[in-house]
Amino acid sequence: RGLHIKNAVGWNTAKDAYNNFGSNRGKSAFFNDRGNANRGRFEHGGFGGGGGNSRWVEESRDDGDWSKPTPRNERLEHELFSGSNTGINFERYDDIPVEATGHNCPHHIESFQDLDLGEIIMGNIALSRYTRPTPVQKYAIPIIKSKRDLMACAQTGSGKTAAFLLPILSQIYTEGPGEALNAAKENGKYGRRKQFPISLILAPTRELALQIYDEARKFSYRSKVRPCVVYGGADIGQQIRDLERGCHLLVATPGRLVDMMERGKIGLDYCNYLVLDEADRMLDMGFEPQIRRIVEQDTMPHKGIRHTMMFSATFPKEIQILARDFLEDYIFLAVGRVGSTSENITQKVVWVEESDKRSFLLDLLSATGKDSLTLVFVETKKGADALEDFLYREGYACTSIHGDRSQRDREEALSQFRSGKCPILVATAVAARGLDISNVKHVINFDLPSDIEEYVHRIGRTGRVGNLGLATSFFNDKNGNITKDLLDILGEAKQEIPSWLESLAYEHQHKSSTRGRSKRFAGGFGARDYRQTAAGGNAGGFAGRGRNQGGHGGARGFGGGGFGNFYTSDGYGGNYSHSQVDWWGN
DNA sequence: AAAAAAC
Repeated sequence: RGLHIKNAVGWNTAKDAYNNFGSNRGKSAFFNDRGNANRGRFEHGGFGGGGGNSRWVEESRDDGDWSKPTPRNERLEHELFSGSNTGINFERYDDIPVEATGHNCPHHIESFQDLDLGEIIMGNIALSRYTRPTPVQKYAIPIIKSKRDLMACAQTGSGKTAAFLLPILSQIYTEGPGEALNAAKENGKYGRRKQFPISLILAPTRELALQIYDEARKFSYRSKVRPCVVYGGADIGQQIRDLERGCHLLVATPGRLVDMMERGKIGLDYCNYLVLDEADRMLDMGFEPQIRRIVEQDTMPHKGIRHTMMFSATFPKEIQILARDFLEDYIFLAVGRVGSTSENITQKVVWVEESDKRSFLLDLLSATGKDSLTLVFVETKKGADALEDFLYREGYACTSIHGDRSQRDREEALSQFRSGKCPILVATAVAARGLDISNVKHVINFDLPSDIEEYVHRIGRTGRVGNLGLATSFFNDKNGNITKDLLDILGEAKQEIPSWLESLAYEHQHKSSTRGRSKRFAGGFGARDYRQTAAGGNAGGFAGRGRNQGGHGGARGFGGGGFGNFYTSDGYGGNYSHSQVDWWGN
């Protein structure tokens, strides 16, 4: 075996790798084959995953330059890069307005070559078939490369995962593991070692964490960086064993990460890069304590020392204020959409009484082509089960996803929906954010959500890959609280507004002191830097900063057609779901 | 009141 190890240092032959990597991750295989999925990384080919093996892996990473690519592995390369994700072709979208605000904002790039991202990253960009950076990447990459903190307001599907993974990994490759590696080595020789990831990415749902992890595997190909993912509902023993093989970049949902920290499996002492994806959700009432537990009440480097990045399609002012606790002198980035005439999501709101919803839904579904995907959102888990059951009895191939289903069932449902085997997915909020499902033609809000951010994220599941999207919402007198915000959204997106909705909004405004918004979101969810408003700036201690001190890029496209009423007194920005853009080029 | 997120 020793001989095998020595030989293996020269990396496995394609044949070895093939033999040792039997199970690809298709469908819901990930849950079952968690270990195999990671063993697929060629470093681990041929090893069962005991402590001794992971020592070998660790030591092999130890020496040498982290900036130099490790040898190719064709089997793995094929697995990582041949997927349906065909890269981003952005050539038609130079006119998307982006605004960067904050002190001394680094200049944006126009091409991946404009910055020294290093050999490994450039290779993986090529393998991913990315030709040019998307707008959020043009701005975020140099900001992150120059170690500035960042709050970025950009639609999912705009290439934001790569916008943080590329520069973070690039820097890890350039700078090497530093102290993190020594800490891991001192920790004990016989397995069960605490891992000290250099970068941590937190996401609000398990499926989203998985999706980010998949991207991380691509961009860490041929490097010494080993990405891992941990989330609830799956076997913790397998996740621990996977961590013990080495973990330099960790993607996690908060609860399972806290568990791992308390079990002594993860130490954040050397975690220099922190990303909160869907940051406004991560900082809302349900998640905030766990985020503070992870970021503030443990061993993570303080803000200003570590580097913190937040991404979301919505950023309510209240959340921006809260976010200051984690950020140091950050840049705020607002990424807009192509000119106001090219909305590719048609938003419809129809009045449907509760008792008529099912038959109305059947009408909609019968008018839908068989090969297009329809995502039906409901408010409750019970409602999701009941509706799935109903549709099933009506003869529709449908499935459902919600938090009371087993993790295995959740991943299976998502996979059947993605593949078109079940072209109708009934879902709760768990599927509203971040999931990249191509070819969703129709989003139906069977039940409207109670806050507008949720609405924005939900309808953003359609209109991707240049397809036209349709979003239909059932509205009745239970939805009074969202009336005003919905009206604003429809207006900004130049959508048809039913006259009854308009008069309802007017009535509601005079009935309700908070205009239907919860206190927490009283400031608007806007796509703008709250520091730029007089009130926000003063309240937040950022008084006296002029607008757009970053100095560049800001004025471009703003106040013009591109952002519509981006700077209305409400602070509602041009970054709603209709800002969903044909990022792929046709 | 309900969703999500650890066991």
